[in-house]
Amino acid sequence: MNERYEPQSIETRWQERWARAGVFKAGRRPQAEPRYVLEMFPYPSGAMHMGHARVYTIGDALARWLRMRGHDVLHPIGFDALGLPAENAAIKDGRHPAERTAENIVSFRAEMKRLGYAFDWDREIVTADPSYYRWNHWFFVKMLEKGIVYRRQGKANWCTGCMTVIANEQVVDQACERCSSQVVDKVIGEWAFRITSYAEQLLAGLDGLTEWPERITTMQRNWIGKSTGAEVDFAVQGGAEKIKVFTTRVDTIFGCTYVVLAPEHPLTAALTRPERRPEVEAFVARMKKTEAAERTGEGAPKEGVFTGAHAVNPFTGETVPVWIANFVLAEYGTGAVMSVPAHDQRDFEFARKYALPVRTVIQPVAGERTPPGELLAAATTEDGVTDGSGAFSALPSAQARERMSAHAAAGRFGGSTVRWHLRDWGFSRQRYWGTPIPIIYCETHGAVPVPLDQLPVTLPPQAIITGTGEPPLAKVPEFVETTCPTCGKPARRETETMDTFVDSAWYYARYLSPRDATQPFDRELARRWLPVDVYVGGPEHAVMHLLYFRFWHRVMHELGLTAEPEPCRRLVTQGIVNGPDGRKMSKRWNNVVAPGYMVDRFGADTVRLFMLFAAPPEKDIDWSDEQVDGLFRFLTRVWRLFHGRQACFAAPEAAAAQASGPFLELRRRTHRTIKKVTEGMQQDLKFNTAISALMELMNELQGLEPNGEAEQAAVREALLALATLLAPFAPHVAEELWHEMQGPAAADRLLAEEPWPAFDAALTVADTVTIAVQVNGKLRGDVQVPAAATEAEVRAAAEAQEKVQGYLAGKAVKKVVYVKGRLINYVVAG
RNA sequence: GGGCGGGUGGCGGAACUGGCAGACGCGCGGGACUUAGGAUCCCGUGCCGAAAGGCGUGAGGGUUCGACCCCCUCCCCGCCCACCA
Repeated sequence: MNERYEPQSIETRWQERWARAGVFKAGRRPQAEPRYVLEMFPYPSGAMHMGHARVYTIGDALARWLRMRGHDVLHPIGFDALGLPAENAAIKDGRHPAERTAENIVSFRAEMKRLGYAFDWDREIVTADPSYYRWNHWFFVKMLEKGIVYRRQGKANWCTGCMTVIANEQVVDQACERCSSQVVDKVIGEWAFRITSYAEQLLAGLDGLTEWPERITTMQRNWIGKSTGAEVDFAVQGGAEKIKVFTTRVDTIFGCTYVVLAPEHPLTAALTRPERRPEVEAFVARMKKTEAAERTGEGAPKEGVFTGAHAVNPFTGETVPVWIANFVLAEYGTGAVMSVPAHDQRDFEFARKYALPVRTVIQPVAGERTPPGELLAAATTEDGVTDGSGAFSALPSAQARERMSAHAAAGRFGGSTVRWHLRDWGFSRQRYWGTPIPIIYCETHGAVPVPLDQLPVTLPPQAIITGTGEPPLAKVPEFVETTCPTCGKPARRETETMDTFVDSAWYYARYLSPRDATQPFDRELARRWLPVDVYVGGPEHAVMHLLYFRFWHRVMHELGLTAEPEPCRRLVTQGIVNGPDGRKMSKRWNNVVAPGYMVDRFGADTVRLFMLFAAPPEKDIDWSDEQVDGLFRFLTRVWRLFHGRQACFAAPEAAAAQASGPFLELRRRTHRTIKKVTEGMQQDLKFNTAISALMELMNELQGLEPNGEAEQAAVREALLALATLLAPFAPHVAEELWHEMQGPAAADRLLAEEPWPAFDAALTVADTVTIAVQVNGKLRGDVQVPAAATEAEVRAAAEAQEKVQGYLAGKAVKKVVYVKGRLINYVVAG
């Protein structure tokens, strides 16, 4: 055994051994309970960074642990290779994305192997491979048949940087989520998934996801954005048109003093009276020119113009003016609102600005009455009791809403309705590096899906990538020109490609049978492995990938491919790895630390331990060279410890039972450590405290010099536990030390698949306990008593202490609280 | 504005179900070994205090024999959403 810990000299060796033995292949234990551990697959547009090292280390520790617990573990990896970022990066350095991506994948694979990740590499998938994306085609065709895919014409989000349409989920503050360029509206045709038909299911399904972080389910809930309210038609005075408004507060309708349309509302032009036309047109034109963020941002001042038209409130028969204003969004609700300035803050501000009447119609359930509109300083937006609302007066808001909705429905001028924030997922991309959309346009037959037996539609290698906005595939005649599958006449292929999020929506299922040429994945295997047991990834995917992923799984479930409607049981969202300065690692701050460089310096085990020890998985961490030094030092100490105790390796196991004194304490520590690490992993992935328990065990071992068989056996037991418990976290050094201990007898075994140790419950409880002694809740001493001591014995021992006596002397003891094994508290007078 | 997290030593973080706050690591101080130490080992390390002791989990209040933990009021930080009618 080498005296010095040199990770470089052992890590590669064990990686090769594991690979040769195939220990990480899934399906090797058909009798065992299966576990599917998945980390979000990487997007190889650049090199592997610390964030990747963190996710995969977390997943890997878990997968390795589950394997040792006896499970049949599926822990696959692949590459999310298609998509805009890869294409943009390739354009930037003038290379073909296929070439660049392939290079990046080679480097990722090497780095991952160097970190010792227990992946089943036989199952690796690359989404850019036609054998993968042909199943995107397959799903597209199936979904087209079912009406889940459709072509629509309309305003779409156009990213001015990526020169393509992007999905709603990819727009952040009017900018592109990827490249931060401005996003503008563009009228264009696009393909979309009818995810909105699944809104109700996707929302309801969240209730069952009890092992997802609440913040993620909340974000999804908000994004789906169910809002229950009412629609009410306001007839335009002197015209045939009706203005349909959406409100969640129909109980306030008697307080409606005007109606507002969005500038883009289709009725705007028709309603405007001739004398108001110039002003209205100027306003609308100005709004169209103003950037959306500026126009509708919360800070933007409310602005509007009167159309000259009036509409009739069907509840009151009253006539109210119709305005156009910047704060009403065309795409939400009906693009028109009934304004109730007394009970909506936006309406209130607008009414004050343009001197419109304010009428109070809701009174608080208890307390002071709300003053009349003229005297209000702000809107009162809480529910209350209706007032001045005709036949609907004196009703609690909720009840008023019900009755008023029913009234509107009965009179056929409205009724209750549900609105969603979620929109359909537009997935057309006017770019090259994506899955071609398998559609052929025929003059006679229109848009014809490519028949299943003619799939895949392969991405032509020679596309000219310009990023100019016109689909690059349109410039490849050999690709575009084809014949209609229905009539055989000349026809043209669709030149748009699919959003990358299509690839990642179902990849986890492809891992089940990655080379299957007849179906997207094997249903029988799906029954065994799905849903995913634990999914690890970044919280930034809360409303993009994770929503599409759930949507797609439901579609697969409907297609009869999966048994369960949800794709994954437990979600773990890991925090960011910041630079040593606490700022996000970035070239800009010059604080990037490359995982490969750290593996070179300290070995994979140290890097892995850092990732797990720094903080619980969900917290952000700062890279710290000092902490890394500390963890390397820990492994060095472990190494030396084993080296110095080689004499114990052969001690007979049974002799440990004879150990006494500090060596019995050591045995207790050993079993408590097994218990702590096991339970920590089971409950909450408490890697950080698990590792700290191993450090404690090591510290205790370091102070002991065993003599004789019994003591040596106790040490042997502790060393064996230490090596075994370390295996999920620092697998290489654990494997090496374990083999050193086991000797040639275990030469053909591997710790990676040895059983996880069990603890002896009898040894996890101490025979002596320290009881804290309190007087009036303040700590005044402690006593050592046998664990089995009775309350009377503990009292006697406590009261025998001089110091305690000092606090009790001359005082009347009113009460004694005794908590077994923990403390005794004397409550005294004065 | 809404939602969700969070606030504990110099730092990262521990703390069972309301029961000895600060495990473990880093850093720091002291010592040993050494030609040397940025290697290694040992000891110490919440704050104030010479000590006795007192004070301490963002602030203030409450419940309790006992509160980082439960309740109320407030402050601050992070993330997500946001003129959503």
